[in-house]
This record gives sequence, structure tokens and C-alpha cells, in this order.
Amino acid sequence: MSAFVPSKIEKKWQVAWENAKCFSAEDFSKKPKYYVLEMFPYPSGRIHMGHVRNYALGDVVARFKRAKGFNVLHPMGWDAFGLPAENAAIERKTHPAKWTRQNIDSMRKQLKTIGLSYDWLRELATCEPDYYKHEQLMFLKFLEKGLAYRKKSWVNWDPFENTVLANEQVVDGCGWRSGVPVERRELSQWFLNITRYSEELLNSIKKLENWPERVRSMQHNWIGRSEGLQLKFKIDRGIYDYSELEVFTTRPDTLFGASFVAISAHHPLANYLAAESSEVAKFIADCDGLGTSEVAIEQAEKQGFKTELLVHHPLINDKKLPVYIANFVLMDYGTGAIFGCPAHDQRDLDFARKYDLTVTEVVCPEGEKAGTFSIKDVAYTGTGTIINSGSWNGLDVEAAKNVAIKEIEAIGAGSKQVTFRLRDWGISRQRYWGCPIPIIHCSACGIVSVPEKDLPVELPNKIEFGASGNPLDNHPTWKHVACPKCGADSVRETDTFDTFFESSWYYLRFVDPMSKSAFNAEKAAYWMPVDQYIGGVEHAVLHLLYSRFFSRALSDVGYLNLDEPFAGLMTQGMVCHQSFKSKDGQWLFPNEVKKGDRGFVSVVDNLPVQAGRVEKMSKSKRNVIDPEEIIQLYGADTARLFMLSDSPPDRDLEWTEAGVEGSFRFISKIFKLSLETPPRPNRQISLNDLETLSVNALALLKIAHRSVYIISENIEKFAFNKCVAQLHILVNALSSFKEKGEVANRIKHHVLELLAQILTPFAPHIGEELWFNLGNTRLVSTSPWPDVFEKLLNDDTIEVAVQVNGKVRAKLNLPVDLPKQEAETAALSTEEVKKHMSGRQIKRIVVVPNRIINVVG
RNA sequence: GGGGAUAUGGUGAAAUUGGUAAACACGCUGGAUUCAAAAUCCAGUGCCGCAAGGCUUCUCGGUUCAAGUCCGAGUAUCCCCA
Repeated sequence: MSAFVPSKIEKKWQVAWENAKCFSAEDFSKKPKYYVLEMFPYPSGRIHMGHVRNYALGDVVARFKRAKGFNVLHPMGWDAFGLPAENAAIERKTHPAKWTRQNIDSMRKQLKTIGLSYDWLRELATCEPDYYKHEQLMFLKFLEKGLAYRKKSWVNWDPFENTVLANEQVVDGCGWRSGVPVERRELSQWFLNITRYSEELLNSIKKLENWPERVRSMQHNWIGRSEGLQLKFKIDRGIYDYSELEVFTTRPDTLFGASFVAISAHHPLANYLAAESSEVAKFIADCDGLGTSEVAIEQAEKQGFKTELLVHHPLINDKKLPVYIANFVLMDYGTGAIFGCPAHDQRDLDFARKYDLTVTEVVCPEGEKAGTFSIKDVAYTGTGTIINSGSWNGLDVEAAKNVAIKEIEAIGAGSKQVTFRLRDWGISRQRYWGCPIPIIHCSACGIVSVPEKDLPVELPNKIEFGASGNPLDNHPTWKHVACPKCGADSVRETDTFDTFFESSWYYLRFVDPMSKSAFNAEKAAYWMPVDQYIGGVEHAVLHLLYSRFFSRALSDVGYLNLDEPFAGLMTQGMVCHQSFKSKDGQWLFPNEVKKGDRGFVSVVDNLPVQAGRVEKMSKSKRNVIDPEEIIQLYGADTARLFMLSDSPPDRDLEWTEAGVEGSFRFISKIFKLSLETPPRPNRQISLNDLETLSVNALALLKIAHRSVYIISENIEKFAFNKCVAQLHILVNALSSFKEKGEVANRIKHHVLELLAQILTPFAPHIGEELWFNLGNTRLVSTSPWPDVFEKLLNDDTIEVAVQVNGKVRAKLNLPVDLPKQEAETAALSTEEVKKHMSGRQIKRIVVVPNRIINVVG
């Protein structure tokens, strides 16, 4: 018998699929449409196991839906702009475009060895002018509608990468890629007005029923809506044009506990003061060292600078509060100014203790007495009864908030206000390898859009890297251009878009990838939304939120009519592997380690190796397995099957050698079955044949049809691990079916065909091989999903557990739906029940039909 | 500090949503085959016990004829937010 060599069959079927063009999506087909999309990869040069898992998951869905009669769109492309290409350019002296395109070529080649059912005709790469020219036009349309604008703003500056980072790209005060502490700088930046949709983006989360709850709540928190009061404090002696200071608070109920007012270091008032006092200026400069992330600011020690200003408390006559400039007040949240109520806010309390300010308790928790309750080092932020607050005393916190707002509104000192945590999206990046922003700066006309006929603004091909700063800005000629309005010498915008711009609309380009416009609106209406989107949970906030914003913004400027781009979302867990460290503390690759008699040892010197945690595969920890090697050794089907076995998709998966071997054994077993297929019978079996079958043949047939049913159900639920378990059950049943003869062969042939069909979404190559060896001429990848003989799903008898006082004492095979009376009789007549009930009275008998009989005594 | 998730054999995990806990797989043990090994096949495998039997879903308590599943309190790990 010939052994199973995956490379002998896999290539063959990949070519067959390509020749048959069987995975092409058809625009406007009569079949119902289904759009399944996996997050497209950054072309780093090689695929990793995370990709294999992601795409194996998507391919199960795509192949299943296709077999179920859907017109499936399942495309793949490349998120091709980004910093690594520039780093590679510096390190290896290759051009980013060349490096990127080579990477795409080798990754495409690798992906094709996995046998994924993509419509490759729709492939796109975001670094091609044919792609990015459309987003330049989108940007100009956003600009016309006020959805894009330019403002000076404080940004996180990564001094290593010489670029601006979004808040989300700052982790623990450091750049997410560079790991270098970020600084604050003020720059003119382009912004997209995502906050215009804050309320809408928040409310629509409700509609995303097929998204994981976890992602929905992360988006909810990220947008961060809060209701509160915006109120004005009168400044005791006005300064410049300031006679009032406007603050925002979510706790208007604590107004009587206010003991100071604090403004951000970037508040305009602080700027005025800095101009006059070098002390203030120095304090503000210190604050800038903090970065702009909320976490960094929160963790830093609270510091303030006491100004000479005082403000009047709006509700207490003659009460004046000092004004501080404080490092923990954010300029771009609310009004950039707060009032501090130390008793009921921890930051305010820390601040008050440090600067010796009064602490007045105004909320009394339940169980405390108004006269004796006092705050020490921990602020009380819970609910309770209002005290020390004049006429508000006795109200609860919620009621007091409403009263406070009403009273402040009545005296004209402020109004109810809704504030969001979500900020507008800064999209300017000081980089070469991104989409140029189609703007020209003219000294006479100001900011001028590049006329549509001049699009795309392409990146210059010749470019120098290495000097600090933006390579485009350093380019000798590229930025110099005549103003489209007046013809004067002008300069181009040299910033490029944040690469999240490209990924915010690529799902729309797949709908119509050859279009001269961004995409055809009818095609978008046909295909959108994406029915099932699959990718890593690390994009739970940014990419998904930006995409949700984009579909709305593009609709508002006339591209289409769509709110939510992704109807269904599935987030997959990480692919993990054990990590190893040598004696001298170096991380080791898995193939540098072997299992010895006592734990792990190095393959080089047999010295013991320290086994580390099982954690996400990463280059830095070297606990990586290269998919290409796995596919060469075991084949794509094995790799795919392993990815889908055991762990549910949303959980982390541990890559183990033993597990892969197991999957390989299973695929080999099916290969063996495919070599011993019975001859193709001259007619298919039908329900009429059932009575002529042997017990074993009927049992096999039942298992097969149940498998079809169970696997169909579980694919819909993404419980692919349960599907694989059921495939094992079916294959085990087939291997132990030893009957010979014409009838047995006909059953076996039928069951093997079912197996080929339900196996194909998971392991398509061996599926095709088996299907072909059974005598089929059409590809299994294009065959419809098999029908279930419903009749075979149920048995005549069923095993029922007999309990005495809740403990299982016996098991009975009873006819399905046996009347309760008869079930009781059957149970009571068993030896076990008699034994355990001896000397007891029967109090009651609980009968759950087809499940359980519980005798209580 | 707030919010959320998870906790089941040696391991990854199932459990028809309140009804026979541990399907399926890995690993392990024994056997067959082999000169030997690999591969393959057969059998066993939650724990304690020779057995009868008892115990078992992180811990403690509760509801119920019946709890992995529901309720209350706690512990541990992870994630998000501050």
C-alpha cells in the first residue's frame, strides 16, 4: 500500500480548483449572497501560525456556505503600507515598494499552499496607487463636508520613529512599536471627525447582535459617554478677556464639597499665565514630559501650580476657590478645567492632601452618620445621602445631580452636557510609506485641495532614508508644486495617512476591485454588509471602530448607504507555544530543544533547558513554529485540522507536536480509506432500503447522517472543535465496519461520500481525493451540502438513567416516549431500585421522558 | 480602584442550557505484529479501594426530586478600563 504523502495530492487539487475557477464570486447572482472576510495581513514576508488559524477558520465558513447554496464572496488582500517597509529600506537598502511587493509574492505563494478558497481575482494591495487614489478622493470629500479638518494639537511624539502616535498606540507611556517613552508636542495635524458620530456609534452597538459581547463592551467603554454639568465659575478679578472659567463635571451633586478649581496645563488661560511667569512656563513644560496617555497621567504624581486667581462658588455667597494648573487635567476632555471635590474623588483627594486644601464630605454612605462620617486617605465615590449641602441635604446622589443641574441652569451659570471620551482621529503621519494626503499649502490661498483630475498624488519613487524626520519632507523636489488656484510656488502636504485609513474601507473595495471609482454603489448594496468577519481581538477597538465610522462617513458623502459594515464578528484566540530558555538565559527555538529523561535538554549539548510558560508565539521569545515547514512535513490539511481541533476558535490554542501528529494520523487514516473505496454502485441508496439492512449497516448509516446534522449545526455556531470530534466518530465507525457484499458496499460508498462532503470544509485536499476515488467527476468543492435523512436521526429506544434519591443506580433501554406510568413500572422492577429502596417508602417518582426516572424515598 | 471573562481527569476539551459528568483527541499502561524499532491494530485509563462500594466539575453555603449549569459569599488566573 502506498503511504500518505500530502505533497502528492495537495498541489494537484489546488491546480484543479484554480482551473475550475470554482471560488469566484458572482456579482448579482440569484443565489443568496454571503460575504465572509478575514482580516487582511500586513505583508511582513512570511505567514505565521496566527494567519493559518485565522484563514482556516474563515475557509470553513466560506466552503460550508458555498455548499449550502450561497453566492460566497471570500477575498484576500494586503494591508501593505506601514513602517516596517521603511525600516527594511534602511536596514537592507531596498525600496519599500520593492520589499513590500516581494513579500506579497512570497506570502501569496505560501497562502496558496494552504488550499484556501479565495477569489484571487479580487486581490488588492493598499500600497498601489490604484487603491490609494480612491482614499485621497474620499479625504477631499470628507474635507468638503467638514468631516476632515486641520488643527494644532498636542500629540504623542515617538522620538525613535519620529512620528505621531495615536493614544491607542501608546502603551504604558511608550510607543507600541519602539518601546521608547513618548513626548508631547504641538503640531498641525489632520483629523477625521469621528466624534460627530459618537452617539450613533454608541447606540448602534446594540444592533451588533452577532458580535462578541466582549468587543461590544470594549467599544462602549472606548466611546465613553458621560452626562454631566458644564458650569461657569466667575473669576474674582478678571484677567485678559477671561471673566469666567468653564468646567465640566459628572458629579454636580458634589458641588458644595468643591475646594479648588484646576485647569489643564494647555488651557488657554494657562498659556496666558505662562507668558507672564517663567515659573508657570516651567511647570507646563514639566507636564509635557508626561505624554498624553490617560494611564501615564493617572499614574504620575498629582502636581499643581497655584495661580493667584480665585473664582466664586456659584451657590455659596462669598466663598472663593483657588485656581490651580494641574498635571492631571486633560485639555481635550470636557472643557479642560474641573472643580475638585476631594472627599469624593481620589485624584482630587490626593491633590488636596498634598496642597493642604479643605476636604468637605457631602455624600454620606449608608450606615454612616452625617456628623461623624469623615474621609481619611480614601475618597468615597459611591452612592449615599447628601450632607453639608444646604437645601440638597437628604437627597440621594442621583436626585442631587438633577437638582444641581436645574439650579445651575436657573441662575444661568451652566447647563446639562454630554461628553464623550472618544477623540477625533488624528490621521497625519510623518512617514514615507503611506498614502500621501492630497493637499497643497499655498502662502496666498492657504490650504488647497489637489484637484480631482490630478489624483492620485503618487509617492515619489526615488527616496532617501536615514536622515531624521519625514523622508517625503526631505525629498529635494517632490513637495514643490504650483498652487492649483493661483499658480504660485507652493508645497505639498508631506504627511501621509495613518495606515488604519486603508483598512477602514478595504472590505468595500473587494466588492468591486477593478472599478475606476472606489467601488460601484450597486455592488456594495448587493454584497454589504460583511456577513462574517474574522480576526484577532487586538483590533476590537481601533480598526473596528474606524471601519464603523468609515461606512457611515462614506455614506454621508454619497458613496453608499450603509451603517454597520460587519454584521457578524468572530474574534479568534492566540496561537501559543511553550517557550524555552537555555542556562545562560537565551530564548531557544523549539527545534533547538528535545525532551530528555529528566525534562527538556538542548539538542546541541544535551544540557538541561528551562521550560517557560505557554504563551503567544512571538519572535522575541522564539517560541514560533513556521507554517511552511509544517505544511511541507505534514501537509496543509493536517495544519488546518489541527487549528480547528480541540480548542474553540475564541480561545487560545496551544501548538503541540503531539497534537499535530494526531491530526496527521487522522488525515492518513482517511487517505487509507480513499484507497479502499468500494466500487460506485449503480444506484444510490434510498429510504426504502433501510429495512433490508443489517444492524451494523443501519448503525453506520445512522452515525453518518447524524454526523452531517451535527456538523452542519456546529459550523453555524463556530464550534469547529465539536465538528472535528464528530468527524472522528464517523471515521472510527467506518473503520470498524467490516461487512462485505453488495449491500454493505453500497452503504459504505454512500457513507464515504457523506464523509468527503462534510470533511471538505476542514481538510479540502483529502476531501477531494476521497470524493474522486469514489468515482465522482465533479469537484466536491462545488457540490451541494448533503441532505440528512431525518428519519435516521432518532432511535426507537433510548437509554434512560434510573436514580434513587438523585443517584444513578441503573440504566434501562426504554422505547422512546414511553408513557410515564410504564416508565415508573419499569424502573421500580429493577433489582437496583428494590435494593436501594428496601425499608423505605416511595414518596414520589419524577419521570423526565427519555432522560431520567428518579425514585424518591 | 472599576468592569468583564474563565476555573471540569495527567493534558486540550465535551455535556442536548436544570436531567446519566468527562464525548472526541492527546498522553500514559498492557497486549498483538516485528530480529528490533517506527507505523498499525486490540484492550484499559477521573480519583480512592483487592473488592463490595465510596468520592469527584476552584472553596464554602443555599434553592431543587435533581446543580458543572441557578442564587449568595470567597479564592485564583487572565483581559479591558481607570
